[in-house]
Amino acid sequence: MTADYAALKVQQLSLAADVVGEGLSRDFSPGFIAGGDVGFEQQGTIARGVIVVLRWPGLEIVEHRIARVPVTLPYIPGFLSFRECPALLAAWQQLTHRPDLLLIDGQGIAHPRGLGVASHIGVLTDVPTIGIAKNRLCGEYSPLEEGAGACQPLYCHHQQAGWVLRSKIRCNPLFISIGHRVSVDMALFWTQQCLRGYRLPEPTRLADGIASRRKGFQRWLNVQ
DNA sequence: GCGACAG
DNA sequence: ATCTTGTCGC
Repeated sequence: MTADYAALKVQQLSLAADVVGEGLSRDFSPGFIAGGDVGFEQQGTIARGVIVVLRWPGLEIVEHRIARVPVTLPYIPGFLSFRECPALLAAWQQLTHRPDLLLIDGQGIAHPRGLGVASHIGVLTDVPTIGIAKNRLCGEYSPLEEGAGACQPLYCHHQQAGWVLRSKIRCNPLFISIGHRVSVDMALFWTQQCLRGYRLPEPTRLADGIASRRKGFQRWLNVQ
C-alpha cells in the first residue's frame, strides 16, 4: 500500500496544467447543479463516494448516487484527490442526469501544486467545478468581519485562487476556490447562489450529510 | 530544524 | 475522515 509520492507529484503537475481558470459566462443558466463528497467505512478501507444532483433554481434533489470502492492510499495532506477521486468518479459514471456545475467538498486550485480534489475531478470529467473546503490547506488572506457575507480573497502563489467566505454568522468561513472551467468571481457567485441558510451550500451540504451518514440523511442511504 | 497540513 | 453525549451560546 506504499505509494510513490514523487510520481504522484509529477502527475498532479501534469493535470494542474490542464485546469482552466475561466468559464461560466454572465448568462450561464444551469439546468442541474451537483454536490460531491466522500465518506469512509469498514475502518477506513472503503471510500463512499456521493454525488447529489439538484435542479436549478429550486435546488430540489433529482438524483443521488453512492459508490463504494476500496481505498488505495492513506490520507496525506496534498494528495487527497488520489484517495477520493476513484469513488467520486464511480458515482459520477452512474448518473443519469448531466450536471452543468459540480461543487466538491475540498480544495480546488488552492493547493500546493494547484490540484485539489475539486480541480482533479473537474479535469477528469471536464465539467465546471468549484472547491468548497471547510478548512485552509494553503494560501493567505486578511481577517474576516464577523457578519454573514464577510469575504476576503484567498491568494496562493501571488495570485488569487478563490475566496474565504463567512457564509453564515458565528460559523467558521468556507475556503472557496476555482475547481475547473470557472473564474474566481463565478466560483464565489455560484456558491452564494446555492446558500440556503446553512454554512454549506446545498449541493455540498447534502452530499456531505449523506457521505458522512449524519442523522437526518439516512433516508438517502438505501433508496436509490 | 520547525511548523503547517483539505478529508 | 472517524470514534461519540452532552452542552454552552445565540
